[in-house]
Amino acid sequence: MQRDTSQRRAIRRAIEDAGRPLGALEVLKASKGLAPGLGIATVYRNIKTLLKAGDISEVALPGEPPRYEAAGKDHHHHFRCARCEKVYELGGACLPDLKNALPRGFRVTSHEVLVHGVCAACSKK
Amino acid sequence: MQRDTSQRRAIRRAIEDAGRPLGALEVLKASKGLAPGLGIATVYRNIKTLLKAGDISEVALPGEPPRYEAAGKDHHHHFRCARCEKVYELGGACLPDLKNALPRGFRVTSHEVLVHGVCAACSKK
DNA sequence: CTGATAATGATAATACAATATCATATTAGC
DNA sequence: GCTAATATGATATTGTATTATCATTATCAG
Repeated sequence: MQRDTSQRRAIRRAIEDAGRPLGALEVLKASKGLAPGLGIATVYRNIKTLLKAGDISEVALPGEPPRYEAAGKDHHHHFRCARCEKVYELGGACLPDLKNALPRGFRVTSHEVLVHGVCAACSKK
Repeated sequence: MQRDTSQRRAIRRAIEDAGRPLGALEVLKASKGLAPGLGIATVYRNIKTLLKAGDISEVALPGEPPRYEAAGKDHHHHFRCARCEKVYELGGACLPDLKNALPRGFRVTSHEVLVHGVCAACSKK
């Protein structure tokens, strides 16, 4: 049976409160407050557990390890800051006429958009 | 000085003629016709060379190694078939009003779209 | 044609994220 | 509180893509 450990609580909490997708190391760092001494193996283990439980979902990124965000959000896309390398959540604005761009016979199941740029915090510096 | 070898010609040719982005192993396979005995190390070396020369460009994909396509194409996006795992090039159709979706202070430099689905060839089977 | 040297192929080495191992600690049903 | 079983932390191991090594081959300027 699944146990309720302080580490697991801290990890779930960190991801849910982040407001943006976190990588494994970011999760580790963000969870250290609530769970001092937390190890990276536990982070990976619990990410897997939380994924299976449907509590969080994976954000796959080109060329780098996946990040994780709270599950159940509305359809949205992501923004990656080239400076700090943080990934932010973008609301709304989606693709218009995908069908027109598709070759005949191709079926679409999903899509993802990644916007590159510099975030507000990094722009100031 | 840069030499003109049959291997390099074969590799450039394979990428330019593919019509879709190829991964390193796909490049190897596609180049074997023109350059029998070609080794994977040479493929990687020449991909690097061709990238620096601006002859090809990299297509980064979430969770898998990059593919490479001929450089200088118009802005476009990509489609990945879940069955055969090939990546295809999509023309036209782009994002509408990105600005509205952006938080204040964020600057955009580029974006990429990846469409997931099943290609025509795999749909038939 | 020939020599200097860039390029190649086979394979060892590297880099890195993620997983497995294992001794110890923690949880929760009784 | 006690005990069986899950969870943890430290670290070794794995898996995979890419790069380095090095002896040999091929290119091309003169």
